[in-house]
Amino acid sequence: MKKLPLSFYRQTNVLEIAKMLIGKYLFTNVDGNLCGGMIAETEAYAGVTDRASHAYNGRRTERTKTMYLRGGVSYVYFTYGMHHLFNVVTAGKDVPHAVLIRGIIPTEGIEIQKIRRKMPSGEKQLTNGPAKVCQALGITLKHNGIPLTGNAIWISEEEKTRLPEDAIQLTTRVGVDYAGDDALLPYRFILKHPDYFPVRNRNKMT
DNA sequence: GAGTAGATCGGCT
DNA sequence: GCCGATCTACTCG
Repeated sequence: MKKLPLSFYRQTNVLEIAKMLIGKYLFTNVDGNLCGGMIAETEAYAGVTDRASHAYNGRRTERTKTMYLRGGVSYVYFTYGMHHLFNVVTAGKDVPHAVLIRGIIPTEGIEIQKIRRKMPSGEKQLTNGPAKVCQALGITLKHNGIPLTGNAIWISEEEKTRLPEDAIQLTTRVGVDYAGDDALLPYRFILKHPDYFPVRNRNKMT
């Protein structure tokens, strides 16, 4: 396993990065507990022109300023009064592209993840959603804006592994109905794997 | 299996 | 004052 370098995150095509992140391994070391898993689902958020993005139309607030940092840091935000969501910031400074990590297949620290999720035996439901991933891995606002090359959150890859093109399903993003036509963009990447169970897209657009 | 209400609060208009 | 890049539990069938 080899930690991804900053150059990986600083590429300019956020869709390519979202696709390449599938099959890589996300790890956290929180409270001395090493946890992680294979990334199985991502969504790309393409900056100021993407109506689904928090940074649409150049919106820059206390919350979204993290997205404008140089690629290679985390963007964690709090929503629905109870959930955290974790994103990978990509591209260069002042280019607010990001990839939402929507799901993983746990491989490390599984017992800790079950305890954090209060799910002693819920294999299929443990980390198949962005808020579930954060809860299982212990990711909170304390991790907002920190480098992904450090020792709290990082992403690694196995050397000499490349997924075949047909191992990834491409579809529309979840929960972005407010984005108009941009809700129809195929920016969601899902690993086809017997141990991963993506949630249904509740997109209400006709 | 499908559909929906309720939780709960920070960010934004 | 409204609502969200969500999740769970509960209903109905």
